[in-house]
Amino acid sequence: MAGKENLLQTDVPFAPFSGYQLRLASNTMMHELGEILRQHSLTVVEATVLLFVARNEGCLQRLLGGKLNIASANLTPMLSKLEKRQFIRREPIDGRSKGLFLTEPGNELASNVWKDMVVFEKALLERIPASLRGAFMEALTYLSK
Amino acid sequence: MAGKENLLQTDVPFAPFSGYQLRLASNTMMHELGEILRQHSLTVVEATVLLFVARNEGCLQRLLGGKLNIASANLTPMLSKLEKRQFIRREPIDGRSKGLFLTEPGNELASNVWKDMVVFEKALLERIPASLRGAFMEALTYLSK
DNA sequence: TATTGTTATACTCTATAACTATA
DNA sequence: TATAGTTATAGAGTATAACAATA
Repeated sequence: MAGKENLLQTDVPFAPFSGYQLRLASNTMMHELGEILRQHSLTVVEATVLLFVARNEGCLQRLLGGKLNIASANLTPMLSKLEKRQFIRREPIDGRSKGLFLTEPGNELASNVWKDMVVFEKALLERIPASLRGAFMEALTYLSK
Repeated sequence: MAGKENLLQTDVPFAPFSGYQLRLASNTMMHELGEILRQHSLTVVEATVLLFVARNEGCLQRLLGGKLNIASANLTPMLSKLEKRQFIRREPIDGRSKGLFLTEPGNELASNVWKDMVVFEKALLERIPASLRGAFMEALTYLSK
């Protein structure tokens, strides 16, 4: 409890709630990651799509959408944009399915994005005292659906 | 590490990252809280505004916006909506400042919202093994700006 | 001149419904 | 008939710039 007790006496009544702190932490993190990825002219979601395709060459859009929780209606224009920028290719598998592949520039970009994310993750964790990190990461896994 | 190790071998390469898990947890939580508050026809942000005003009767809009990180340009239409629904009043303090107050129905609503949030927070924490809760909550405080 | 609040606008992310063409 | 992908649209949340009125 190192000097954070003042959260309990605040004009923000829900400040002590873990739900509120969780949202603040996530928003801060997403904003910072967004700034980093903006250097590649990518949104966070676009970056995750690139990394997923890099790990799952040839996968169908619906697998991508399912694993990353992106509705297909939102995936279509995003993939079109990435295809127009020559980072991915959509190859017909059969008449209605399409496999996703990275182009060479897409692979290069995904590699750089991955490096940035690894650095970011390391820095994020290092803000937390080492003695709390393990419990923090394990606790998080109980909160996702 | 109770049975979550499989996160490390996944087709989602960033699944082990705390940043990703943080976002998943926050999104899940916000969605669930949103469902609860929808029963009061309130968004999460509107609910936090009501609770802030309840705790800070007479406060200026700029204090509210500053503490809850809501840009004044976005606060104005939201407060107009809450005023139209008769939950708050805006009283002129001087020619350019306005104090925020809850109406009687607004007070009633804020009270019910608060009860719901307390219940929700309790249930949220209880998803996490008791031995991890303290470290989790403390760790979160290091991640907000 | 700086501050409080407003208006207008736009962009990201997400959500839903209707549609096509295929299996 | 169910599935993969598309199109159109709408809402919530957030961001910026220009503005009026006042301190």
